[in-house]
Formats: sequence, C-alpha cells, structure tokens
Amino acid sequence: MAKQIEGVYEKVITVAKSEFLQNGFQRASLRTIATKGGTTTGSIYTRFGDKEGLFLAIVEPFATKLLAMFIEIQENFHNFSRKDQREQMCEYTSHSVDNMIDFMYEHLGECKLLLEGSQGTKFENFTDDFISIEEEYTHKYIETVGCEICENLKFLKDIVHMITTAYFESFFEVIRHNMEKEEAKKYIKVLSNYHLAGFEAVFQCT
Amino acid sequence: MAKQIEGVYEKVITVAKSEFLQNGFQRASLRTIATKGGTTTGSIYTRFGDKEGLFLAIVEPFATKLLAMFIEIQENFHNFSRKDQREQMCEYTSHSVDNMIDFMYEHLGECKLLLEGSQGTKFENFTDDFISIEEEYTHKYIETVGCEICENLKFLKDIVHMITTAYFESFFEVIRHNMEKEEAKKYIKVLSNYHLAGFEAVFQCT
Amino acid sequence: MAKQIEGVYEKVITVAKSEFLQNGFQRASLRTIATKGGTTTGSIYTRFGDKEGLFLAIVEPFATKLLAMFIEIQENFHNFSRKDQREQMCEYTSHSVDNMIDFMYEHLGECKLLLEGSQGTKFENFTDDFISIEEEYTHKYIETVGCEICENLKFLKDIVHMITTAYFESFFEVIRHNMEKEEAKKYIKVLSNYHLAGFEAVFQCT
Amino acid sequence: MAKQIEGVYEKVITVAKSEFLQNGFQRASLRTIATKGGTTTGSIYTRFGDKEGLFLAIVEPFATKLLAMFIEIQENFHNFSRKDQREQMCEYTSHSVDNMIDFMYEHLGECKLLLEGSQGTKFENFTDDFISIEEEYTHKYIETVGCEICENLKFLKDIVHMITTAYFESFFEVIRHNMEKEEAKKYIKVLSNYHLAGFEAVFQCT
DNA sequence: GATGAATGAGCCTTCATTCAT
DNA sequence: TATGAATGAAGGCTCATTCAT
Repeated sequence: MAKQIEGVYEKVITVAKSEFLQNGFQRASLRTIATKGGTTTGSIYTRFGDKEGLFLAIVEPFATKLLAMFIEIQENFHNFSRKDQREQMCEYTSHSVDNMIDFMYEHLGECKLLLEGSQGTKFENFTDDFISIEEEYTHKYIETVGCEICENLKFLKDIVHMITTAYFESFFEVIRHNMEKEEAKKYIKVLSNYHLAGFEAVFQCT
Repeated sequence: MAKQIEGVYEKVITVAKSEFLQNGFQRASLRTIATKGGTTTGSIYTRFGDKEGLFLAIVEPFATKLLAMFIEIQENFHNFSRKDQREQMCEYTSHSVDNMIDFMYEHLGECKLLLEGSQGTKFENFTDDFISIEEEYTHKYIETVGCEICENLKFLKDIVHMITTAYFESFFEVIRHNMEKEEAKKYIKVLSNYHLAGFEAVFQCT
Repeated sequence: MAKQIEGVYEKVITVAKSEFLQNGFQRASLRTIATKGGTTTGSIYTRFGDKEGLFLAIVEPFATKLLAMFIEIQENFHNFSRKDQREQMCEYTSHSVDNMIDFMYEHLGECKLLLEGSQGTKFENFTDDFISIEEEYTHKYIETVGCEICENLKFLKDIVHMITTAYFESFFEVIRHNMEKEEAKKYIKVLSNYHLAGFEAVFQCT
Repeated sequence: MAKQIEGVYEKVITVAKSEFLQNGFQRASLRTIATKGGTTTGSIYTRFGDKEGLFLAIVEPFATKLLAMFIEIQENFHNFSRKDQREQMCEYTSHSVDNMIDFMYEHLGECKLLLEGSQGTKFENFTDDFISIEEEYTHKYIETVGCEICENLKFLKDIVHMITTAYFESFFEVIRHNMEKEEAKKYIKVLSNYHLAGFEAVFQCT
C-alpha cells in the first residue's frame, strides 16, 4: 500500500508541477491539481500543509541545492589565493558554472517554476537571493583587490548591485528564453566575458 | 457637479494606483478600489470598461510616451553618421537617457506598476518590448560596424538578446530598487560603461 | 430637428426590435439598444418610460390591431344567421383569416416578438388571450347549435379550451416555424379542416 | 451526518424546484435558493456543478423517463400488424397514455418545469423533441397506410408538423392549465378523438 | 427633451481551507 | 490517513433605472 501511496504522491507532484508551470502559483487551482492527480484536496492538505507547501515540496529541494552549489563556487573561489584567483578563475569558474547549468537543466521544470511561477510564495524573490550572495562575495573580492570607488560605500554597493543584477537576470534568461542546454553554456561563457570586461571597466582593477 | 465628478475620478485613479502597486494587477480587488475611492464598481465600469481599462488609464499614457522617447533616442542615434556615432554617442545618449530617467521618476508610480504590477495586462511584457527594440537597433548598428561573429546568425541574435537583457533588467532595477533619481542617473552612466565595455569585449569591434 | 428626432426614434425602434428578437425581452439589454440606436438610455426612458414601454411601443399597435381583426371576424360570424353560418362559414372565414395572415406577415417581426420574445411583459400570454376569445365565441356558437355534452359545463369548457389551444398553437406555429406566407395560408386551410373535423367528431353536432 | 447531508440535499432540491417554478430557470437566483435551502452557493456548486446542473438534477431523470415511455409507446404501436393497429390502437394507446399521464402527475413539478421553466437550459425545446418523435412515427405510419398528399413531400411534412404541434401543445396544456389528473385523462381521450378525426379528414385515409 | 455617469443590487462562479466521517 | 462536501468570502461584471446637468 505504501508504494501505491508513493505513486499517488508522485502523480500529484507531477501534475502540480505542470499546473504551476502553466498558471503560476497564484492562478493554479488546488482542486484541479487534486482531481488531475487522482487525489483530493484534503489529502494534499494532510501531506503538504497548504498550497504553498505543495509548491515548496516541488521547488525547495532544487532551490536549496542550487543555492548551495552557488555558494560553494563562491566560497571556493574566495578561498583561492590572489594568484590562483587570477590564474584559475576562468577555468575553475567555467567548470563549476557548467555543473550548475547541468543541474538547472536536469530540473528544468523546477527551475522555471522558481524563476517564473513563484509569485506569492517565499521564493518569489529567488533571483534576488542569488544576486545578494554574488554581491556579498563581490564585495569580499573588491576588498581583497582594492578599488578606487571604494571610498563612497553606498555608491559602490549600488553599482555592484546593478552590475550583479545585470549579470544574473541575463544568466537566468537562458532558462526563461527556453534555450538549449549546450547553447546556454556557450551563451553564458560569452556573458561572463561581457560581465568581466564590464566589471573591469567600471572598477578599473587590473 | 463636474468638479465633484472630476474629484471622484481622480480619487479613484489615486486609490487604484496604490492598490495596484501594493498587490499587483491580478490580486487587486475592484471592490476595494471602489470602496476606498468612494464609488461603486458599477461606476468604475462605466468609466473604464473593466479592470484592465482602469489599469490602462493609469499606465498607458506613460508607457506610450516612454516607449516613444526610447524609440526616438534609438532612431536619432541610428541616423548619425558613423563618425558622429563615435564622437557624440556618449554625450548624446547620456543626455537623452537622462531625460528618460527624469520622465520615469516624474511618473514613478506608473513606472513601477508597469515594471512590477502589470502581470495579467497587455503590458505584462513591457520590459521585453523595450529589449526587443534595443535588439533591433543593436543589430542595425552591428550591420553598420561589421563583426566577426555575424557568420552564425542564431548565435549572434541570442548573444545580443542576452546582453540586452542584462542591460535593461539592470537599467530598470533603479526603479524596482527604489533608488533616488540623481543616484539612478549616476548608476546608469556607470552601467553604460559596463555595457559598452562588455559589448566591445564580446564583439571585438573597435 | 423634429425629423432628426423622428429618425432617431425610428432607429431605436428598429434596433430594439432586432435585439428583442435575438435575445427575448428579458435578456435584451437597454444599453446595447441605446448604443446601437445612437441614443442614450436616458433618452429611451423619457420617450418610452421603461424597458417594457419600449417593447410595447414596438409590439402593442400590432397586437391591438391583430386582436381587433380577430374579434371582428368572430363577431361577424357570430352575427350570421344559423343558415348563413353553415353556408358561408368556410368561404367567409377563409377569406378573413387570409387577411389576418397577410397582416401578420406584413409585421412579421412584431408577430414573432409577441409569440416568442414577450416573456416578462404584459404580452407574455398573448396566445392565451387569443385562445380565450376563440373560446368565448365557440361557447356562443355551441349555445346556438346545442350539443350533448353541454350538461357538464366544466367538462365542456375544458374540452373547448383544449381544442382551441390545439388549433391556435398550431396556427401560430407557421410564424414560429418560419414558413413562407403563401404556404402558411395553405397549411392553415388544412389545419381548419383538421380542426373542423375534430370539432365535429367531439361535439357530434351536424 | 450522512442523514443531515441528505436532508440538506433534499431541502435544496425542494427549494430550487419551487424557485425555478416561480421564476423560470433564468430569473431564478442561485443565492436565493442557497439561502432558503440553508446552504451556500459554494455548496450547490460542489454538488451540482452549476446552475443548470441543479436544474437538471431536478428535471433530467423525469424527462428521460418520460421520453422513454413515449418512445416505447410509439415503437410498440409501430410494430403492431396493420390489422392490430386498427383494432387495438384505441385501447392500447389509451392505456399507455394513461400511464404516461400518471407519471407526469406523479412528477407534476418537474413536468411543469420542463414545459414552462426550462428556457436557458438544454431542455428549452423539450416539447419540440416530443413533437419530432411523434412526427417521425407518423411518417412511418403514413408510409404504411399510403396517402394522397404524399406526392408533395414538403407539404406533407409541414402538415404533419402542424397537426402534431396542435396535438401536443394541447396535450401538455393539461399540465400548464393545472387540470386535475383524472380530468386530464378524460380530456386527453377526447383530444385523441379530435386528433384522429382531424387526421383522417386531412389525409382521407380510412 | 437629451444626456450619460452614478447607483446599488444583483448575477454566476471560483477559491483555499476546514473537518466530520 | 484519506475523503470530499461544506464553508464563506471574494471575484469580476451587468443591469434597469435615476437624476443633475
């Protein structure tokens, strides 16, 4: 019987994913999900607590893992020596980011949900969370490297925020724009160059 | 009586703006707007046709004007000689964009509505429209200047799309992030440098 | 100016007729009629009093005239001597009814409105009014002729009601069923024979 | 609790029947029904799907059964030998029709709803359906018996349509006119004679 | 007399959530 | 634990009618 229930559970998840993708979190109807999934709303409530609980069951593991991967990349890079940062940055980063992209495309539905269908849930600002982390590590990096604008902290912070926003909105655009995985990787490599060049131009750090 | 009616009309617009800003188009309730505005839903329907009509009454004039300003900037720049494009680009663009930013901050509410609260209306892809226009003119520019990647058209288009996305998502972030107008102008100038440097790095056109 | 207004008046009538025909009295919308007719609801109210007033303006003259024609036929026939009733009935009635049918087809729209679209107005039982009159004269006729069933008055009345209903529902079916005028006349002649034969069979009066 | 729920269910049906009878399907208000029935509109929607669903829950079983009874009568009669049709027609038909009338009076409310209050539902042409079936079998009968008018098919069809209309509109008039059951049976017997005599007069088939 | 915005009650329908079974 | 009917509030929208201009 446990297996059957597992089956129902999975069916509900599948159906819910597709409903949330189609309509977004808010417009999606729990009842529709229950019906299509072969269960009842009551059952979904006992299992998942509420509508957002169901959404999170789908999206949270992915989101957590993705964030963890991202933080690990940042952390590792941060712990490189300055010399290594220079020399291995491209290669290391490139490789790690490819891993992340692989992971995103392995969970494409969850990823789109997170980026496009999460309004009304605690993940509605997921991209911002990503951006915040990048900002944090960018500031650490700048501290290490030193930079001329640093005198005006607010200015610096805002600039970093804007540039990081530029980078990540575009980064996630490969998902939103339904690009193929291998192409996405190429585009993001180009995007990295764009970002790097832009970054250096702005901060004049060589 | 005309004045009173004017008054009601304006009150409704004001209230609606604030409701839409707070909840977005979809979650906002016509009934709430009517009540807070001292009218009835019926009255809103006679005036504005329907819920989206009310939203558009607030947002459309601004959106139309903003798009027109943007297109004019692009068109003017496009009609410069290559030489002028080089020499005057920064100055001209900078000035025109400042005008646009002024206009956006003069209509801050409408602008935020357009960028953050328009899901469910015909403006839900407003940023994308902006991006499309920029892409179009970028392609015209690249045709003029020539570039090495042009051989692979799909690749070129996607790259331009990504970079443009980067630029504009970040551009509008000054609004979304509630930055002050004068600061916003500074940030966007920096962002322009970022974008320019990135663009040149990617397209290696000097 | 009077003429212009006449024009508007007529336009409204025309439009209203078509709206009422399409949707019936209840579902038709005054506002739609006003708009399509190039006026305003207010104007319709000053002219016609209310929604039903507009309906009646279209339908009442026709209804009154039709009823009058019908009553005249009945009254004339009633005033024939018994001998004449026998001899001239067919010819006279046939001719008069043809006149009535002509009149109905000359005002086909009004007639359909009366028969099919008048629910919610004082004419919603128009056919019943017709039937009542016929019943009245049938009873007068039976009194003259004498008949065996007359002993049980209630029974007689109900039978007459049913037979009359049969006749007139079928009579008006030529309109409802969109038959051509000349065909309608033929059908109604046949229907008269049907009715006559049935009547005689029921009342065994020779 | 099941009993209570049964109770609510039945209460709603009862109330709805009376509301629909009073106002017809279209004018009847779900809210009123819900309130008078001691429930909520939401509950009605879970049970019946929508307004028409509620109406059909009341009326459809009856309509289906009635139509079935009618078709069975027609079919049986159709399968009689010509000789039997003559000899047993009156008796057989009379008996079967009495059964049908019994059934109609057992479900008087549903029957009135069907005949008078179903505009806006899929049963709005119920009488026409009845008439169509009778027409069909009448044509079969005429084919068997042969008739002089048959040469002109359109004419024949229209005449049959009219006569059948006459018969059934009058037939159902016993319900609409609130006659008592036993009287209704008598009237309908008379009506049968009327129809038979009329039919023979028209088709001159002896 | 014409106007048409305002009224305000009403419509059907949908929803996430609860809870007795 | 699963069920699914009940809840009750809320949704957008339409309407005939009124009335100040």
